[in-house]
Amino acid sequence: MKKRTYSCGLDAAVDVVGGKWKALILWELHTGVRRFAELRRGIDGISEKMLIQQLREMETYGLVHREVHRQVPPKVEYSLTDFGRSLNEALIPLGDWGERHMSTIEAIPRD
Amino acid sequence: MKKRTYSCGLDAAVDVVGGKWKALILWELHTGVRRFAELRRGIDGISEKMLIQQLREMETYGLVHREVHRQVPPKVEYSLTDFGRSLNEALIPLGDWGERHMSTIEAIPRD
DNA sequence: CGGTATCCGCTTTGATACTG
DNA sequence: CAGTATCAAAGCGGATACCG
Repeated sequence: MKKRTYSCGLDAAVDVVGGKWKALILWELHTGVRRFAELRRGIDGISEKMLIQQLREMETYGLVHREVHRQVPPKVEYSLTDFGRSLNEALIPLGDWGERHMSTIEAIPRD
Repeated sequence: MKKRTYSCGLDAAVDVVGGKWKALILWELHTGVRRFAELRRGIDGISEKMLIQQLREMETYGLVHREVHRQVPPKVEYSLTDFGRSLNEALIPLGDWGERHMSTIEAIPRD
């Protein structure tokens, strides 16, 4: 989310879902409501800092809903909004593409 | 293209198409063959350095074909491979999503 | 025309420690 | 459990200058 104007829809979408983690978080939430710790365990390699940072951004974008249950121990649940679900659906073909070509992609030499 | 293993297809796809420019370049190439200068003019705000850098990466990924015509003045044409075209197709729903929600996205407060 | 090379700042990400 | 704070490292991307 860096720009204020976009040259096309794909430009806008990449800006929203861009970065290392957002698409993964979106995907992890597609099955339903998830607690903070569940998300952390579900997304390999993400730190607490990055997870909360990305979730907060996605909350301001209106993609994610954050529900705090005031109790001890604390319980915070994250879920997709309708907007988030619509984005997730738009990502399905891309996910399928990645699935189909994953072995090819992994075989590409890096540097 | 930073990882060597992926947790899911979406993870892999985002790694390939991630960054500020690749999706845009892909999209610009969807109409057919393009010369270097055409691409530069077609993608608003990109520098020569970033364009060539991204094109080279996409070439090593096998998404883009680079054809050099040895003549004066030089002429280099870029086009999508079948692999690149398949990725582009997978990006269409995302582009449509962005198109539909562009005004909403632009209205999201930054910072 | 179609690049390369170098430098540099800003943002993103990671590591570690701490808290209500 | 669900964060916050701080610092440091890495990487992305821009500006400028130059070349075959």
